Amino acid sequence: MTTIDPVARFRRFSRAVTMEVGALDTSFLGRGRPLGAARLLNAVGQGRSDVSDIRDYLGLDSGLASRLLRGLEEDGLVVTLRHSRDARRRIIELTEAGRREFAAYERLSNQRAERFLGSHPNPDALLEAMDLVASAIGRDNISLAETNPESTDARYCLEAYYAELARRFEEGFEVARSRDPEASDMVRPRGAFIVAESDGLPVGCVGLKGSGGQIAEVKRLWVAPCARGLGLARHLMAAAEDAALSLSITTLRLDTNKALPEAIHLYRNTGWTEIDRFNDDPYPDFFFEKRLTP
Amino acid sequence: MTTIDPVARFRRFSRAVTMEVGALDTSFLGRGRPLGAARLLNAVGQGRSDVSDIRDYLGLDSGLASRLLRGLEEDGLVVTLRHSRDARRRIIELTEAGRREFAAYERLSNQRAERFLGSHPNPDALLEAMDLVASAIGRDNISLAETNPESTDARYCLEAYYAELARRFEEGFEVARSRDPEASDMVRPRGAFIVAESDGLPVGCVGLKGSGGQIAEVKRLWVAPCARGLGLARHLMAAAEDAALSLSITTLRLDTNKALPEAIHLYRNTGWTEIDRFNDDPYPDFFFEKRLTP
DNA sequence: CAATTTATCTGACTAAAGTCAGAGATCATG
DNA sequence: CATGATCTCTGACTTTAGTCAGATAAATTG
Repeated sequence: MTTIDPVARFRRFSRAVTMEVGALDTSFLGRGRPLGAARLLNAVGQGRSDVSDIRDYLGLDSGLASRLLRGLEEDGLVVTLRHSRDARRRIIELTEAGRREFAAYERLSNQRAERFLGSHPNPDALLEAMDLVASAIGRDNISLAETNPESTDARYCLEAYYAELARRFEEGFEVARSRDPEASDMVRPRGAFIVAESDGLPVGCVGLKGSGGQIAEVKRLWVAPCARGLGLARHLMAAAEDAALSLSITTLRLDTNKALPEAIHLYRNTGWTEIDRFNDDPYPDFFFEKRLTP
Repeated sequence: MTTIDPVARFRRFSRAVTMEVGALDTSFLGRGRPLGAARLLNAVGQGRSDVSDIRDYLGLDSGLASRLLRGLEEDGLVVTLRHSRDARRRIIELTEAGRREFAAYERLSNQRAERFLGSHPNPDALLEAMDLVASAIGRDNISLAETNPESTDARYCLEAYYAELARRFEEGFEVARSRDPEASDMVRPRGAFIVAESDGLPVGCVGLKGSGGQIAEVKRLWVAPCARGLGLARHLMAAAEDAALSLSITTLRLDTNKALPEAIHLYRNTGWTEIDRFNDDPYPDFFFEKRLTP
C-alpha cells in the first residue's frame, strides 16, 4: 500500500495555514495599526476588561501591555477606569471611537471569512474539516457548562443529535414518538443540561432528566463529529453524575439503541449495569442503571 | 433549524491555528536564531538558490535579505557563489554545517507534527480534514504534471482510485478483472499519465492509454476527496486532451460505471458523446467518445 | 499597623524587522 | 560603446516587540 507520509501531510497543512494566517497577521487587516495594538484592541473588544487578564491572554509583559494601552488611550480608543473593589487594578473599556474601530476589524475579519468560504464549492464540508482541526488543536480547552436546554447552543446540539439518530436508526427517528423530556425536567431543581464548548462552538451535550425524586435519567448524550475520540462523552457523563449528586439523586438510568455501539461500550466500561426495560419508548434496545456513591 | 454562523466557525478555526502556528513562528523551534534567518535558511534548504527568488518567496526587502544572508554566511551556514551566466546574480548554497542545521530544523518540524498527530485518537480523520483545508487554501496552486504511472505519486493515486471503486461499485472492484493497461501504454510515445499536485500532495490523476494509432482511451480519472468540487477533474481531462493532441491522437474513448455519476455528468458536459460498448470489460456501463480538433 | 504581596506603570535598555536612498558592478540594447 | 536597466550590497535610518529593574500605590496578612 502506497501512503503519503503523515508528517508530510501535516507540514503541508502548516505551510498552507501559515501563509493564509501569516498574511493576516503581518499587515493586520490593513488598518495601519501594529499587530500588538490591534490584538489588544481586539481583546478589549471581546469583553476582556481586566488588565492582568488581557496580559495573560495575549502573553504580554506588563510593561509592554501598559505602553500599548497608553497608546490606544492616546488615540481615544479606550479609557482606563479603576476597579470598584481593588484600586490597584485597572479596567479597560472601549470608547465610542474604540467600538467603531473594533467593529471595523470585525467586519474585515468576517469579510475575509466570507470570501474564503464563498469561493469554495462545498463550504459545509470545508467547515466540518475546519471544526475538526480546530477541535483537535484545542482539545484541552473544551469546557463543560450547565445551560438551559432551550438555549441556542443546546438546541443546536439537540437538533444535530436528532438528525444523527434519524440517520443511524434503521427505523429512523422522530422526537415526537420518543418520550421527549419537558425542558423543565432538565433544569434545576429537577434536572440539568450540560453543553460542551470548544472555543465557542458547541461540541457535545448531555441531559439529566429528573422528577424530583432520587432517580433520574440520562438523556441526549451527544458528541459532535468533529470532537469524537477525544474522550468527551466520558467527561460529559462524569459531569452529569456530578450534577446528579448535587441534586441528591442516587440512581441514574438510561436507555439506548443498538445502532449506537460506542455509547453502549462506554456505559459498560464506566460502571453501568444492564437492567430490564423500564419504559415503553419505541426506540431503545438496551437499558442501563448506575447507583451513585457520593 | 439551529445553525452556528459559518463565519464564526471559520474564525474559530483561524484562532486555533493562529495560536498553534504562532507558537511555532515566534520561538522558531528554539534553535536560537531569529525568525527571519531561520526562514531564509529554510528557503535555501528547500533548494532555492537564486537570491531574488528567495527574496520574492519570503517577501523580503533586498537590503534585509542581503544582511540576513551575510549573517548566515558569517555563521558558516551558507556560501555565496556567482551565477554562471549573469555575474550580477548570486547563488546561495548550504555548506556542510548549513545542511546539518537545516536537517535539525526539519527534524524539529517533523517531531512537532508527530507529537500532534500521535496525541490524537484518530489521526487519519484529522489528516483528511487537514488535507481538505490545505487544498481549499491552496486550490489556485494545483499543478498538473506528466509522470510515470509507476511513480510513487501515481501509484498512490491509483491505489486510492481502486479502493474507491471497490467501495462504490455494487459488485466491488478488482483491478485484475478489469482491462489493466500496461504501464507502457500510459507512457510516451504511446500514451501519458498526468498527476495533479497541491503543494506536494497528489490530489488527482488521469491516464491516456494509447496503442500507437490515432485512437486512445482515457483511464483512471480520479480526484482526491480533499480536492473535490474544485474543478480539478475538468482540468485533468483538458490536460489529457492536450497530451493526446501532442501525440497526434484524434479520437478519445472511455468507459465508466453507473456508480460514478459525477464523472458521467462531466463527460456529458464537456463534448463527449455516448457510443456503443467497445470492450468486454465487466465493470463499465457507459461508453463515450470525443473527437479532438487541434 | 508593619511587613509582605500584588497590580500597574515608567524609564532605560536590546533585538529584530523593515525602509529607503544611493553605490558599484554587470547586463541588454539601440 | 554609451545609456539605461538590473542585481546585489551598504549605510543610515525607523518601527515594533520585548526585557528588566525599580517606583508607586493599594491590598493582604500576621
